[in-house]
Amino acid sequence: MGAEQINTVRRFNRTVSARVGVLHDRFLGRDRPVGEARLLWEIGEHGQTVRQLRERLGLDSGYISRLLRSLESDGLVTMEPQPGDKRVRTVLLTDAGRTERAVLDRRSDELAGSLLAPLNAAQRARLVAAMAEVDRLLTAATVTMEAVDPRHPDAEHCLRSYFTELQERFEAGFDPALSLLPDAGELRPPRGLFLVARLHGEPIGCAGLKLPPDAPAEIKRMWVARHARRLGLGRRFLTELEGRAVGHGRDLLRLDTNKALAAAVGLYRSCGFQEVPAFNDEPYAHHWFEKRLDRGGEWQG
Amino acid sequence: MGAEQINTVRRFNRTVSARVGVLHDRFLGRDRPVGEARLLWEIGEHGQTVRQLRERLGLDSGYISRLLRSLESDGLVTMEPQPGDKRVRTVLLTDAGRTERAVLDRRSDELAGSLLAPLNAAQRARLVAAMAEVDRLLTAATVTMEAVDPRHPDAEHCLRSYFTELQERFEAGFDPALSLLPDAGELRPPRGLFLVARLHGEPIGCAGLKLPPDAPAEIKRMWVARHARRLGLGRRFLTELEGRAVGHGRDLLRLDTNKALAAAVGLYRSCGFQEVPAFNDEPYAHHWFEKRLDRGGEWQG
DNA sequence: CAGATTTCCTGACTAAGGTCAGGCAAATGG
DNA sequence: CCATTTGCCTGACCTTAGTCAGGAAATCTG
Repeated sequence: MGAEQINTVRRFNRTVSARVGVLHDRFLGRDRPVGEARLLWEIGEHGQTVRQLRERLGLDSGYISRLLRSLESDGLVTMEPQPGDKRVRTVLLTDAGRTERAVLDRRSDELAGSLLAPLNAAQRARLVAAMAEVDRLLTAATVTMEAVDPRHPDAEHCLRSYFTELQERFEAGFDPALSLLPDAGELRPPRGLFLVARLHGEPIGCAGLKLPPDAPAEIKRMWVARHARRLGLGRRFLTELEGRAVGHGRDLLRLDTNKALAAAVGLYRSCGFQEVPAFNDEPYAHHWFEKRLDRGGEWQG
Repeated sequence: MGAEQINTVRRFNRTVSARVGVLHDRFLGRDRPVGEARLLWEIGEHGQTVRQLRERLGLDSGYISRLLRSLESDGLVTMEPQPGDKRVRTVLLTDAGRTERAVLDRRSDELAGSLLAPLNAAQRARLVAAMAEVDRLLTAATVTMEAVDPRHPDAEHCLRSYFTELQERFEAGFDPALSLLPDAGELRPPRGLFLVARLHGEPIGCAGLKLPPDAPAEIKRMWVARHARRLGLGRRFLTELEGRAVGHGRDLLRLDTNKALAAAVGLYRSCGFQEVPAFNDEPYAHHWFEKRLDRGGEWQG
């Protein structure tokens, strides 16, 4: 990345820390410590376990306990042991807590309004559009990708969501029993691998790579959660898998897909995959693609 | 502004506080308190007075004094009384201070890099462009406009800069003695007014309005500092002055300008000013404009 | 069932951030 | 030239944020 880009980002960081960051905290925590306000916010409508809060906010267990005690003594939250494991405690908002949270909500609106207020309509529209773009791309930059075992809870969560979505989108529904499904062993080293993408710890996408000893590498079960689309994750999965296939000495990558998944078909084409005749009997596939991998080259998604 | 806009801004605030705000502070202040790091940064190459630092950072006088004492005892800054007013003290970086500041500088680069790193080239370019836009518009939203006496130091600073620029840009230079210059009395209530635009307290633009009892209202000496252009300030000045003219019961606004100021001419046209025959003998004017003001209407810049 | 582990809580402690009242020296205004 | 104001500094004090070590209860493991 160029020095000019770095400078723009620096100017942005500076302006935004001053205009948004500081105000954000001051606004939110006007009559209570910022820590408590953030906590109150994170508890949300449906309650959270102490553990979840600790992970979200990245705070010390003792510290968070103290904050909760303070909110509790102000009558904003109640705590109750979780049925099933009485060590774990669930935090719930009381009515007063909900009211207080609504105040934070309103302040957040006010802050947003105060940023737009001095601008005219045309400037506002441009600012909002640019903010949406920054938000989208910074979010994309926060997504992590990690190889996990296909039996990992996050992996299974993604696979369930994937099958559910296929069922909804395929004209004739989707019955796993009829499909050529790789078993978990095929997507686990040494016979393959399975990637999970996460945003703030939540699984939001997956992709498997089969590395059969006697056939070309093959991409299976690529999926991205609905709310995480348009972040370039599909392209990033492909880039990542291509790199890993090359790392395993492969020079050909292939995949099959269904015509209902138009966006995916477009993605494969734009990433350099060529349509080829069917190379398997997958009943749910309408298109088969392959891409020759350049072993010495570079991959820029 | 719509609820959709507010929501986009809120999402932006949230993402950006988490990704930029927090990191910004942690990065900068890795081995010294954040307050000291920010202060060290603000002192800059050329030194600052204590007062300037206090205003920039919005901190208590006692607190800032203490921070300075701490930096001084670490050998990073020296303080010396200002010649002319020995109550005022100027803070200067020592060599050690400059070195330390360079470290902060490098960290700031690293942070910027870390935001871009996970993205591919196309995404990076889009993110940087959107950040520049957000930066520009948030900066624009931070500019304040205030009516001041034309003898106010900030007003005089703007006028000096204005004349200097005319001298550079007019083909034949600019000699104030030949021009029809309003004296300060004409740009001060009740015979007129004078606006100064400021960014972080620094004057960055001005515009005067003459309100002669026997002639139409007239705009004089509108100027925007070079580094503050493209923020929509010219348009904002015009909107503000139109509103004030209407407030004084006027229904016609006029102005003259020089052909060398092409951007200004374009601005006047796009804001609804019509070119008219010369209404004065200003030797430096090539264009004369007027705009009829709608007394009951709305002005959206 | 004994021992280890997990989950949350408590007490003790520290650093950082920040406010407030007053004080001294220099400058300013009658 | 005296009273007031300005600019900065100091001491006393407070809250918030955060860490660390250990402890009680529930749960898991062999």
